[in-house]
Amino acid sequence: MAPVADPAPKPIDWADDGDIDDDAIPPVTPGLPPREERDEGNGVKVIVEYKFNPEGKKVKITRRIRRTLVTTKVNAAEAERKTWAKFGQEKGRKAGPHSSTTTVGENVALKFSAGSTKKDEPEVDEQAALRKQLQSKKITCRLCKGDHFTSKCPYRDTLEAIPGAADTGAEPEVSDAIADPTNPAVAAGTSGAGGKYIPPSMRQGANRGAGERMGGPMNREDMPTLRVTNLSEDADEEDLREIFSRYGRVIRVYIGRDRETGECKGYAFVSFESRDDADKARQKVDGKGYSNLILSVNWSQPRGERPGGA
DNA sequence: TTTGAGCGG
Repeated sequence: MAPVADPAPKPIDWADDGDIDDDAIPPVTPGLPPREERDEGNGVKVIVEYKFNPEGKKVKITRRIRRTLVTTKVNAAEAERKTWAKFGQEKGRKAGPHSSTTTVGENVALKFSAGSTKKDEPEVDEQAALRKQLQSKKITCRLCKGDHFTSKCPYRDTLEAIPGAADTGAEPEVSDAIADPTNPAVAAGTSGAGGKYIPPSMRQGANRGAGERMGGPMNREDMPTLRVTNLSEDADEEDLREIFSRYGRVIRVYIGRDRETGECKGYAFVSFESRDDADKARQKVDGKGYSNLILSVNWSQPRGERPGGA
């Protein structure tokens, strides 16, 4: 018996593979003629397949696939534009962009490839370099010059209240500047070197102690806040406020929600005016049922003091 | 199960 010689290896065509894999059409079914393909010319390909329909009858499926590119017309117009004579600053130059007048944008395209090819590597490198350039943009705190955002500055409370601290950084001798009436910063008065308005209570020399005691600017981290967990997904602020305001004045109710669906993620924060009230509420509401669930109430640890808290 | 959004630069 002479072994049957392999047919000449066909060039791999991923499109053909895809057809077989994607569709629910079996490649070759016993009792059915094999699939046929032929070119009709004009970019039209005809695929004839046979299969059994649900009733068990043999059916012939003929598909005509036109390979005409949608972009053909666009490209024609583009090609035509490329023949135009240049004008303006580009006048007289040969075809194609010139670096002195034109920035060539990146052509973003999705590519399919089985593996990495040498051809792709330079592009990847370019992008990586660009990203690196962006990342190396330095972040400097306007207050203390540390490498964090101003809002994250650990000395914010202190430095923000000092006019000029932000832009001048560490000025060596403040007393010299004050003694010199010709110094523009001094001549500008108490509104700060940058010309930015500073409320009188915040100006240098103002007695800030009283303001602070009078319940001046109090930020979220200072408020006695409870974390409520085990909430049902349809919990809302209204209900929580109602539950908690029995024990004292509730300043804020925040419900953690899914950004897309808006559904409660199961926890909330309730801030009270007074720590005592908050503590009372914490003890009373903890373990209380709400919407078929048993609430759990604890002190919230402010975001900034939590590891990983943004 | 369970610790908030967003803004810069």
